[in-house]
Amino acid sequence: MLTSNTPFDLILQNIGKHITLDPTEVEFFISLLESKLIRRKDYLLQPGEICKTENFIVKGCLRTYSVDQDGVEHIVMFGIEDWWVGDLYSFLMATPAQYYIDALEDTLVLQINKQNLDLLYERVPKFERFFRLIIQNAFIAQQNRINQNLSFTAEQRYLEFVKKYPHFEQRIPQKQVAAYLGMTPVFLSMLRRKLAGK
Amino acid sequence: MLTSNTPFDLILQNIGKHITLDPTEVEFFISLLESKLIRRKDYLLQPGEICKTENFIVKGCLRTYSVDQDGVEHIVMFGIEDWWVGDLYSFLMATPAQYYIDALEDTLVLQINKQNLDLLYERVPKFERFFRLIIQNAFIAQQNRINQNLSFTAEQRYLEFVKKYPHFEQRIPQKQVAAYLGMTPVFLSMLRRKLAGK
DNA sequence: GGAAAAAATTAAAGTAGTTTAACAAATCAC
DNA sequence: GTGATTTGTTAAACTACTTTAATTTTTTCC
Repeated sequence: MLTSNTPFDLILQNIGKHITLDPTEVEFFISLLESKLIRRKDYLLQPGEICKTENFIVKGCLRTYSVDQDGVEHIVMFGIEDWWVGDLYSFLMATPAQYYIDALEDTLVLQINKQNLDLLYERVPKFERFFRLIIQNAFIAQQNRINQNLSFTAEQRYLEFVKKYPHFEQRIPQKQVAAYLGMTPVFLSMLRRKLAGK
Repeated sequence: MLTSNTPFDLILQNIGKHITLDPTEVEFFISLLESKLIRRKDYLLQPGEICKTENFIVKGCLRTYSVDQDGVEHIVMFGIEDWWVGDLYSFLMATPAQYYIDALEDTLVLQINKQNLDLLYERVPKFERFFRLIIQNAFIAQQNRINQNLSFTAEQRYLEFVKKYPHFEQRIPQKQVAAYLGMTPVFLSMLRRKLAGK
């Protein structure tokens, strides 16, 4: 089983980090998923739509972002392989989304809709624990980010980003990194030159 | 029951919003709590300590903050009545805390330690759901804050804060509001004068 | 493979927010 | 209640970051 290679290996491994499922539960869980391919530059979600699914990324890279009154994009999160992505508020409340989610690379996700997730909670309550743990981790990461946004200069934020996500730099265009870090692409370019010259 | 007035009413009501407990479960839950009074300006937690408890505020006001390399304080969250507060990472990982938590007013909290919380999850699995819901809401609020920190000017952030927490302004010194919003107290004072003159 | 589009770089001028410092007002603690 | 401490205000000088715009480099895609 460890060496098999189905589209579900990654998600089962992700779940296995937190809870243990028996084969029936695995099968039931998998039966609730749908897979979807999002091509580069296509949207998984746009503001005003209702976010119908939570999405586990099997392969690829997504970004969740908003666009301000001046048309500038601000990235709330990136998602890569092994991450869960969605507009949680829209999903839970069945309310119009406030974020765009689009693909920076061709991306394969496994989706679970609200009805199926509720069914899953009911039939396999262990998943309450699983999603509690997932969201606890996300909460902690976000709190760190808030703290750094308050405490750090643009340069410090950039250096921390590179340290924390060393592989992101090869993968994500610099202007997207700037939109995540809360600075302009021009300023990030200047920072990088300055840092390179050290 | 609705009109009784024990120290536990508020927390039971808080829980009742999300899950339903039978009397045995209520009693068991309450048996796991300890109450603690934190006097104004005293610490509930300091960096380097391990955060031993999650804390429900019955009365009063706490702030969670960090101090940067220049000695400037940055507030990650405020907590008032009916909120849960702690350094979640330190609590979960039994790792030295990175935040201070202190009291802006004399504050009464109900505390549950990790061992008791684990016991609670085991004996009353519904609490997995409860804390999942609590943290989901906290996650959504934080994501909003990140988005606003990226998208908004200092003025917009202040106006949103006042709109979202109208009662906080009477209760929390202006310099603390500034430390939460990511601006200097001097600048917030200037903003307020400008806005008042409109 | 090559034209077109998107991303990155550079420089210069501009601005939102900071810093410092001095004073005024409010709050605290005895 | 009052002196001491903390908080808030104002103004002026300063700076981290933005804006604009022109140029170069890289990537896309038919």
